[in-house]
Amino acid sequence: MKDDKTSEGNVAFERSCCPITNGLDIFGDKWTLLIIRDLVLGKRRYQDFISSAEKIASNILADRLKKLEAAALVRRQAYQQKPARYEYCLTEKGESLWPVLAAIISWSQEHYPGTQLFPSVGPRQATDPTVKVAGGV
Amino acid sequence: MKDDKTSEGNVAFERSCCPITNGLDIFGDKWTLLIIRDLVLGKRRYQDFISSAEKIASNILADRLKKLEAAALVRRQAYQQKPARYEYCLTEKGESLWPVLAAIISWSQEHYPGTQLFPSVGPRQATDPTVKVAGGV
DNA sequence: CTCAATATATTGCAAAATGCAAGTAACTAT
DNA sequence: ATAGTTACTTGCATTTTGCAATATATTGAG
Repeated sequence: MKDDKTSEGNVAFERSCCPITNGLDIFGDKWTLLIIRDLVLGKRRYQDFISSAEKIASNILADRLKKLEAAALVRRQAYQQKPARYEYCLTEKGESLWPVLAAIISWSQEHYPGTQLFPSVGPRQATDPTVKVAGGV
Repeated sequence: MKDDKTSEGNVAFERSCCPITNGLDIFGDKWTLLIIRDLVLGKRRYQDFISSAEKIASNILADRLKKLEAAALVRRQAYQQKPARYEYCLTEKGESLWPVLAAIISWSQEHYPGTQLFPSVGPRQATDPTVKVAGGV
């Protein structure tokens, strides 16, 4: 049971069944892909995301994490009890968004020299995104 | 004069100088990339965009076309006078977004079988996007 | 024990973006 | 004269976003 609309990702093709539209219905906003970026760069926890340069508001962060979990792009898991604390990490489905990020990075760096993607927090556990991310991809 | 922030594209790195953030500041919403998609598929005119499956509202379309022109991703040009009528087409900067679209298409088709990108209006003038776009890319 | 600090959120409210319907201007066709 | 087309603009209600404050559970300091 992992075929289409009504199962896990549950998008149900809100606006049309165009793959671009479908993608945008999931991550077509100003914040979602930045959270994915942070996850790719090794961030895992609420405070990590909060402290990124773009200063996401905590209610929007909470909302997006919920939606990302619902769409099966991230998994939420406790890393301790007493007090219960959670961290977020990418599923394979989420990790497979990397080419989208890479294409955006590439486009942006070509047309806006001055932009630069920095690796941020040191990975708590190594992520391995087939592409170099530091100095200037 | 085609180097950075304050010249043509004028983004000025609104939220941060991360290339992803910068890209999202330009096309990070639910509609902009759909207009780019339509342009790639050969659509040129107001009614073409209006008649796409996703049913964009005309005020949003007008707004996005203005912003896309300001960001130098599309060019607006009259194709007749008396009555003045305009069409829109991608600049090179706009066309170079194709890899981003392609990555999204790819991701979406992998995770949501059932999505499909159709070529729409027959190209008034051939666009040539190095990648096949019909049946199932 | 009390008090401050930390992590992960939730709540309230103003501001901005979106969606929908209708209106406008300048023609063309019948 | 009337209706239709194209490219928009306007008004207004709904939704989303942004920002600040508050909430909850727990640890650690004194």
